[in-house]
Amino acid sequence: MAKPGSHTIIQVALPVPLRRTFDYLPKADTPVNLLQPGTRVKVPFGKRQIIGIIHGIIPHSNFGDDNLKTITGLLDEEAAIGPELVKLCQWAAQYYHHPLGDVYAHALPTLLRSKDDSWEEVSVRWQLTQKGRLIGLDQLGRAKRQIHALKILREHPEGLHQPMLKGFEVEAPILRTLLDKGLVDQHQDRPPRQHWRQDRILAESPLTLNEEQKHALQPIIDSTGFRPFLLEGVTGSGKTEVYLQAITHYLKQGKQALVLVPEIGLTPQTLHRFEARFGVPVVSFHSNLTDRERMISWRKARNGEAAIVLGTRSALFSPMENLGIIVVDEEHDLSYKQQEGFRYNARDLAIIRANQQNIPVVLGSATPTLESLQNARSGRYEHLVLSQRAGNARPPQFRVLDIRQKALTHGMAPELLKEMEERLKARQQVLVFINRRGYAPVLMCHDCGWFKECPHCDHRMTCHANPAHLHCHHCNHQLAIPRFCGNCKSTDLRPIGMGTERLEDNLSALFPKFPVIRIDRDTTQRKQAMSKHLERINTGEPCILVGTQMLAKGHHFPKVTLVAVCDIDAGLFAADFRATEHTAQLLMQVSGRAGRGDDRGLVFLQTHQPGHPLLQTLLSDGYGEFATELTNERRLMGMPPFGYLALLRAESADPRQASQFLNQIERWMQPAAQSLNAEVWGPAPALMPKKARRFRFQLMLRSEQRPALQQLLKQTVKKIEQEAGHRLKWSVDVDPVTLD
DNA sequence: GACTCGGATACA
DNA sequence: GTATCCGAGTCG
Repeated sequence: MAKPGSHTIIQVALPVPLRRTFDYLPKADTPVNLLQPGTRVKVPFGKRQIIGIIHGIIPHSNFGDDNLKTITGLLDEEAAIGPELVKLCQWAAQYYHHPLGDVYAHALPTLLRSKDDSWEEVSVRWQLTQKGRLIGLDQLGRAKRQIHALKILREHPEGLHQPMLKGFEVEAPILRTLLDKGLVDQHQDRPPRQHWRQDRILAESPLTLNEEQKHALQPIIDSTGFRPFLLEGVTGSGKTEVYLQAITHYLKQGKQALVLVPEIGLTPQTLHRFEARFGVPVVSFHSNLTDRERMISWRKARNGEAAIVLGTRSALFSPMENLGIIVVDEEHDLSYKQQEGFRYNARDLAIIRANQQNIPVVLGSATPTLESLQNARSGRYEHLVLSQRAGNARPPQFRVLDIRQKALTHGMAPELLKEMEERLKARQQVLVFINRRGYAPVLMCHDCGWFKECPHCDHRMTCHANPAHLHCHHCNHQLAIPRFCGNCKSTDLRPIGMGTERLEDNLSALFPKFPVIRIDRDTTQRKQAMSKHLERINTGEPCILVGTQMLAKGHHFPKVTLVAVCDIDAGLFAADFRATEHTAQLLMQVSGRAGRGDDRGLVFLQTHQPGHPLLQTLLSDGYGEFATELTNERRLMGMPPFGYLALLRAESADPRQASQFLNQIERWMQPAAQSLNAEVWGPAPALMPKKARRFRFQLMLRSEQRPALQQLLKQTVKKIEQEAGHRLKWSVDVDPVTLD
């Protein structure tokens, strides 16, 4: 084996918030061929020992070869992060201006980040030593079990694995004893990698595709090499069936598939649908897995035991031995963007990964983002459209309810209540959507207008009834319900406005004969709670579903024929420039819950803005036309997809610190920004200026050219790291999806 | 991010 | 004189 020469220096990326690598010397006995990028190493770092990733091998260190420490040890025989993922991580670290070591950490299951264990499966094989082969059995005296073990092993000169030995009733402690006596020794074997079997890919027959679906499928399975697709299909048009058949095609070539779904989209039903269709192993990454289970799934993906990996955002970093296709379902979903730390967008990185690995990638949605639509329009993505609902389902009918000056009962117009009653009596189900958890958004003093604000955030406390308390939805701070007004000491405190809890109560009172099922974060926290609710709903009994956007995503309620959206107005006027887009997407999704069965669905929208032009367009001409109009607005504003954004955020306990810091950065950036044809706006307080006791400010960077923005960010981040570094908490958000 | 170091302050 | 808190700097 080759020995490292004196010119071998290892660059190591460490999981610390520092955008640079650290140089180390290899141990003298380390075979050079094991020093591959992506390999885990344990290194001394200050007084600690931490696990890092080999970034590269160089002949000399700028730090001075004599100043280097020696690594403590190599942890992998084969790089834990393979070459494809190394490349992807490097790209992502650069693009998102995030420390490489931390990016690598996202590509590893927790166990491999913190433990020295090998990621490879090892099974221990016990074999007789020379001494064990020659020793007379009588020399073991009365140790019957040891004699037994020795006899067994003599019948198997090539050794036996631990589970086999157990079958022969040789237990681990006996082997230990024999080991201590030097009669046996153990070998670490790597079980042969079991690639999934190609002879039984399908466990059930595929559905018959309609013409549109066939047209969508064909280019996906015809593609050789990198090709991005936008599959735009209205709710119920059978996108999933297209994914399934496209995946089947690549599985038949012996390749694997990676499927990303939104956070709440990874329900047991989704997984079951895949498992029911395919006879080959599907592994999934969801939040309920233990570290050990995660590690096992990761390994199966990595060595090709799994044919399909199904998971949320972080599954994008799954190692796949032979990846053939990536699918990103509901590509518009915000959960693909990580909102703290390493702020990557898994949908965008899916495109990058597909490009690097030269494979097709399918982004699917009923309501694609303006970015993806623009990419489709410009020809960067191939646009595939499914415009018809499969089967005989018809699109829902919309009815805008002008609630200006109208007497409402519990926030609902009489027409709506009447319609609800009729549907329930006809043994149908009704879904009421309200995007506010809790009992009421505010508890207000009727005498003076006072209400309790969160002591840590710039936000009112939400009133909850069961259990009764005030709750800050931004920092999770909780307080008892106050008995008096904090201002005038009046005891007349009243809940104002409507939340899911209150609506549940009110509807139960109005429709005592029908059960009301509330679905929000508070009622689904406990494990299995969601599936219990779903089971109940799927019995088909007439009932009222009340819930937040959790209800809107992914679930199929065949008996729901009426959807009511209590208040769409808030979403039309939010400060975030993407709010209208998100509201429309949500609205389309909620309405998609109506009438997926045989009965045509009806969607009621209550609003004070019946004439809102975008709402009009959305309802009369559909999402596509709506998106076109919104895109034109964005073009005029130079906002995405026509301009590129980045946010530089800073927060501190002392409000001056963060704003001064950003002020300084802004002054420093201005000249560079001008020469790069980029703009810097701010600093301005964040949309929520105080959150969890910290004051938050942000700078917005904009440019019409991505490279200019990247260049500016690169210089800025370098400058900050050199000078202002750790005085406060700051972060870069490239392509932010929300401005808060 | 985890840790140490050094200076400033608090305390008996 | 010693304990302790905080900000700054370092990590190869």
